[in-house]
Amino acid sequence: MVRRKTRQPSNIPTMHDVAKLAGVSQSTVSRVLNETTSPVPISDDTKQRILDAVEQLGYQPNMIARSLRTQRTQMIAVMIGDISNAFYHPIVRAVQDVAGSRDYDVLISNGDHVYENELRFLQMVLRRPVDGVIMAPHRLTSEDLERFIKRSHIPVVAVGAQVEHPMVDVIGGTSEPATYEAISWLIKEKGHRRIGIMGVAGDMPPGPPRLRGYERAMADAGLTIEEGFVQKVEFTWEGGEHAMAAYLQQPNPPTAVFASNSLMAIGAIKVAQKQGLDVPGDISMMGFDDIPEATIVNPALTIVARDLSAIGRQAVEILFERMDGDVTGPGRFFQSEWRIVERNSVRSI
Amino acid sequence: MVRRKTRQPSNIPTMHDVAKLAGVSQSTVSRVLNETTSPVPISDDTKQRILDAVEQLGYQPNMIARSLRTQRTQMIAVMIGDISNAFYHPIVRAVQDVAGSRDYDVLISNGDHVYENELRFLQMVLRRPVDGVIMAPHRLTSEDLERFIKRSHIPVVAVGAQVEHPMVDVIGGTSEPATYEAISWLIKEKGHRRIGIMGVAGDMPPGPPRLRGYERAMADAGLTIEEGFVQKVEFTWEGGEHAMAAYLQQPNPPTAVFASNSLMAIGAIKVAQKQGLDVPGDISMMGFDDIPEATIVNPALTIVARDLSAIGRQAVEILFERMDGDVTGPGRFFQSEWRIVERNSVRSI
DNA sequence: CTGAAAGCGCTAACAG
DNA sequence: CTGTTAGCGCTTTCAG
Repeated sequence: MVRRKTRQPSNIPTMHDVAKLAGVSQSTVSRVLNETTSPVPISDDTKQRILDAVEQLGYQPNMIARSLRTQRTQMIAVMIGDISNAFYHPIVRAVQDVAGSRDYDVLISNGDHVYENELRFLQMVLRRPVDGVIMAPHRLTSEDLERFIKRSHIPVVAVGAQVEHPMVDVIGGTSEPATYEAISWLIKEKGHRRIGIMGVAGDMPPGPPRLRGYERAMADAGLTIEEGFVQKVEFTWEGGEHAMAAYLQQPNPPTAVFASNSLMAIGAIKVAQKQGLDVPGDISMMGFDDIPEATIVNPALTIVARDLSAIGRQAVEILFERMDGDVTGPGRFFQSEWRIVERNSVRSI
Repeated sequence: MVRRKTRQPSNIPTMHDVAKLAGVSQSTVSRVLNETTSPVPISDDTKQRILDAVEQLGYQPNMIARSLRTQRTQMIAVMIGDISNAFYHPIVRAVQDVAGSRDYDVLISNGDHVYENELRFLQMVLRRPVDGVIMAPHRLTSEDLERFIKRSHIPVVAVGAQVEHPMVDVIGGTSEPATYEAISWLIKEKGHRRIGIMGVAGDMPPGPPRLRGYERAMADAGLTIEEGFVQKVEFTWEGGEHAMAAYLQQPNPPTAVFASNSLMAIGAIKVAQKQGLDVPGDISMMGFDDIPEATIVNPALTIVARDLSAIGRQAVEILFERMDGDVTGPGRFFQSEWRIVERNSVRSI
């Protein structure tokens, strides 16, 4: 005697329910529902019966079962660096839009510049595979990434971060040249000669390249980088506060400071103002990336701006190229455009 | 277009690989790895061999397969209203933290106040079940939610939104009383008598209750709501700009305006200042919710503040109560605390 | 044109 | 204490 295992009376219809209602086999239902991939012709009659049954039951394919079978998930994962950094918001939107138009779901995760979070993200993607990954790693080591890519074989696009891995496509690279241009602009157009930079503590991206751009610009202009000009702090509002506090304790602070991101620049401005200084009267501030806060703050922040939506769109498109198999081979590098947007936080000397 | 489907010789180890290496059966591996749920004792020897094999292969359980079998996913989905609204950032962090501590993964999605996005989210969760859902719906209709809950049977917590469904736990309800208190404060403590409110276009949450709180406070103080005092606009920076522009076109604008969220308040302040007005000298502004921008703007925004992290933590905890089966029955309602934080955007009359 | 059947990787009875 | 087995819901051969 054969004992049948009875399924819970869940009211979520399965393909089998559809098949029964339409009076066909379950595999025929599958064929109809995946018409695009199925090279088999099916009679209009059965097709219609099946579609009716789908409609009637409100059937939705179970993606988990499908994924197990196909080893593909129709899902991409995005890890942003810090949800509070508006830099990532247009990127997230663009990714959701483009992915959605291709019927891919998007799993967003927030790294928050915390190593454990970033690691947890990798682990999640390892245990719960997706078809592609876009990420802005800030704390992960090369070994972490190496191990991840070796294990997962999932296409990865890194944005706004210096990831050096032979298989990872990278969007970024603006840091060095854009910082160079910004510093040079402060020197040549605005007449500053004593310029500071607040960068990132440690060797975390995108600290080093922005620092290099600064150093190169200063050197090319024959200016010396005094002790204390380079402040390495966190990539956040608070980091900017600390850096500015440090500048203001110096006997002779710089006349202009370039912040590696605009949140830092705003934190810095607030501290300077709290100490009774005028920005840009007493000290000029310049930021990196155009976020809404840059025009909320007073004075409005002069910045290096990138087209964030474009970066987001490009990230998904690049990713899809690999997911579709249109591109194979070593990681590519895409440099985004930038321009200086002058507002009111920098004065001429 | 032919979709290529070459399944790589994936080197991702399966449980079977572990079993082979350890010289045991696959189910024994499963037992060891799920020790907590397994009531069966296992010899220390085999256990060690298995753990060694796991280590050696770097084995990670495949959650997709596990989910298919167990009908549980170890994942919760969060749909926030608008990724650019800092209101949601602490909530997201809290959710990620609490969920992470219980080894649940979190899928964040961004509704962006767009109906299609919100619908897409529901659809995603239907096709790709999760164990629980936290959401801040802004455009979904009651029928959308009804249909979703009926189909999915997934516990849902709604935050900061007026969802009326017998099975949905709701955190919120601050809108009416907090707005009442804020308006009353403007009247009694600050002496304003001609007060406007910028709320939400249509009947979208949390427009109506905030409007009701306003109306009740005005009525209780015996003040009349003049035509044009109530501006219904989008829940965004731009909405605030439009509302303020509308006020300033009036022959006799209000002396104080309460904005239904702080982003709107900031947009409004910027427009007023652009038109040469002084805030709060010419017009006082008050916002709802403490977001970083509220202290970036000048004057710093006087607001009604809630503890956003606490709301986030509470949301997950409530959700887990249902996921764990500790709570069943009709949807509960949780009212969060609030307080007025006075800064510089409101003056006494 | 359609059905039967073999799994995807895992868990959970059921049998030793 | 451990192995065998039956699926979870779906796609994809392989046979008609």
